[in-house]
Amino acid sequence: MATTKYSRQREAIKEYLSHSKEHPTADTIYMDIRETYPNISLGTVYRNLNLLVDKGEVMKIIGMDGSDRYDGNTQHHYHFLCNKCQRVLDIDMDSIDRINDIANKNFPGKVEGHVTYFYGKCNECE
Amino acid sequence: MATTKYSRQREAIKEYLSHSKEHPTADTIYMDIRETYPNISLGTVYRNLNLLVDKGEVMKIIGMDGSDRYDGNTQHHYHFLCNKCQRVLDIDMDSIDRINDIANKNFPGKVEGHVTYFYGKCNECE
DNA sequence: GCTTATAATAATAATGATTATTATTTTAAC
DNA sequence: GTTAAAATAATAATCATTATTATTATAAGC
Repeated sequence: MATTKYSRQREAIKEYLSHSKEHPTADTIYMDIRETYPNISLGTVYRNLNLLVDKGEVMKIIGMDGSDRYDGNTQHHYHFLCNKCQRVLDIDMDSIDRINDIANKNFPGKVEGHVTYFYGKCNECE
Repeated sequence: MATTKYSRQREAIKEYLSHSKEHPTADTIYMDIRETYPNISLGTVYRNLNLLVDKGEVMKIIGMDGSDRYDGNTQHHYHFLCNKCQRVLDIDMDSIDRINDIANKNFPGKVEGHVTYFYGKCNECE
């Protein structure tokens, strides 16, 4: 795959993710985009999601239940996983990068970053 | 399943995990325990791992590649995921629970805890 | 120690998410 | 417009995990 050609399906996926706040799974994206493109294939959704993740235009989040979810916002931000409704929500707080330094002091290899998920109950489930 | 009966297979899994520092996958555990119990079944390994996780005797770690790994040490400690060899290693550092408070101040629901993975290159891969 | 009820097992089938294959269709350069 | 390369839809294949079921092991009561 030398050059990347335009595809309306990929555009639809980008468009969809840029407006979604739901951190959807590949299957959810597939189901929803089928409303506009009735014969888009699930394989196409997966392939384009991986492509967009590789290009850094989309972020993949692995939930604590192991499910892959996608986020159109690639700016660094924290995620909250609700133990009850299993939704993934955003937390708007400053990055705590200094914990990388703490980790580096206590580890022989090279710590380049960290991934933190918060969990608990969202306000709707409380 | 009212009461839990003894099984030598489950004991072997506990024993194995209590000595392992490798954070093995279910399949690795299966392969290794087959040396001593040649006809243990992979289903038995999975069932007992889930049982031990439910009882809190074993910890399940979901790696960034989505693979499930198991840890016999249930004391809180941080994990490091090597981007190159995909191994999961321990980092010996104090818990940074105060970030839960920071998150709680910035989130409408109830933050009960967090999971943090560090990543980068381990000293063998550097 | 023997009987009996129940849990655990081994073997295997089933499931679910993701990736690979392939013939056909789109895209975009010439 | 032609043409080569990339993307697609449909489908098959893969991989990890869970479910099913007939058989075996455990442990309690006699």
